[in-house]
Amino acid sequence: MQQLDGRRARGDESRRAVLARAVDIASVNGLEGLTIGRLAAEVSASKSGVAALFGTKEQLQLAAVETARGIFTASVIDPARIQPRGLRRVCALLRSWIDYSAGRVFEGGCFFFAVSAEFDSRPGVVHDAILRAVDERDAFLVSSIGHAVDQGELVGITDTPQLAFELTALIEASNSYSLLRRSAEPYEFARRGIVSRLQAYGADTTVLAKTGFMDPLPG
Amino acid sequence: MQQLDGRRARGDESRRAVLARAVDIASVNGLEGLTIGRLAAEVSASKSGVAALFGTKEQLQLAAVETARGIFTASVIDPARIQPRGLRRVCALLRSWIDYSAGRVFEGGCFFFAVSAEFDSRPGVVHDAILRAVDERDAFLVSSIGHAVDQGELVGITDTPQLAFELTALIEASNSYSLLRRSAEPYEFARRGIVSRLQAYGADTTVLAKTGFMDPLPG
DNA sequence: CCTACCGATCGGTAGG
DNA sequence: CCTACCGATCGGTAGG
Repeated sequence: MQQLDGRRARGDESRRAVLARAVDIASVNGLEGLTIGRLAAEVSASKSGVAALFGTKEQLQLAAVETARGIFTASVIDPARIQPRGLRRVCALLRSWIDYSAGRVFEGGCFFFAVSAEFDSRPGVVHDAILRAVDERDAFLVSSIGHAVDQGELVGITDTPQLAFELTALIEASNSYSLLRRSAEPYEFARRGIVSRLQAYGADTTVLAKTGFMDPLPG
Repeated sequence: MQQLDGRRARGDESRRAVLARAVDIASVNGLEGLTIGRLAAEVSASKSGVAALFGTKEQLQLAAVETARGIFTASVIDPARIQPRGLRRVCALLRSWIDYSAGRVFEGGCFFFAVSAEFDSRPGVVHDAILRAVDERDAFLVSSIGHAVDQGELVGITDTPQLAFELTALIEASNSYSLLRRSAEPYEFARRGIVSRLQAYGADTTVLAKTGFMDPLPG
């Protein structure tokens, strides 16, 4: 029993180590550019060893998406969830999202930006898994804004999904431009755009300032 | 001489036909997913025939970027350029840009969105060529906004690149979401966001209406 | 422009 | 988990 547990624990640990490298490779080279042979070499394992851990390349891709989802949740969603519902949570979410992109939690910037662009016009289970993860993220932003509206911290909003779309667009564009131009300046554009949008709906400047949105970002 | 011209014309025509297919494949599968063998099969040529036309895969990728740049210019920039400088040109540009994405001028949506995401964190001449094309596009938007400001058609703008960034972000996000969700609704989000931004700077509603920005997009 | 070929790498499997 | 192997495809070239 202890032997079995030991073996299972070793197997899980192998998977974890392989997937930790896999999501970084995929964020740079895409989920198609993530090859079993290269992945194996980088974690000093045999190709068939890695292949056996996942079965098929598609299952490796799905496991990578799931791993990335967990990392995104831990880096972006969880820091927002510990804030009280309302404007503070919205600001915390947007701030941790920018920091996650700017801090290169994944080597190639936001994992979901990279693989969404890669699979956006292809059918299949990998596309579907990416879409589910993105939908979950977007739903959290929409509901967070909804709480702020309910509490009267944002006024005059007639279309919450519209605002969520605009805020998401600013962050994704800053991720893309920062990577392409190797510059941190685009995050400053995103920050200013976010402040404009939120102030247009009467957001309390004190709350924005507390989340660091009123001052230029470092770097 | 007529024979030589005939041969040269045939060679140019071959290149054109191959590149026309290449940019569509790349918009869906990326410039790495664009393989010489598949491309040859799709245009009913031999692999070595296609290879000989370009020399190396990297040169094929560069030729594809250049071809896509020409198609983008013809589809998006030229229709704006025939409008007089000022707000009308800005609106025409944003409108033809959305139509180009929504109309799937490239099979996989905006070519430059797809390949920017693919090469954003990789070094090399292909990255550099993509960046130059994107920079040229962005510079045209910035200067178009600048004319509208100079003519007093947009007032209170303190940071033109900031506005250009926000408008670009809206269009690129609508391209991405439309492809990923197989829906035209994201373009409606982009349209509303653009109208909000321009109206905040006092844009004449009549001009916005003439460009079709005041009514929901068809489809 | 073609056929025919090169070595390398792809995803995947047999057998242990 | 490994070695050893499969057929297919990759980018590229020789020779015509």
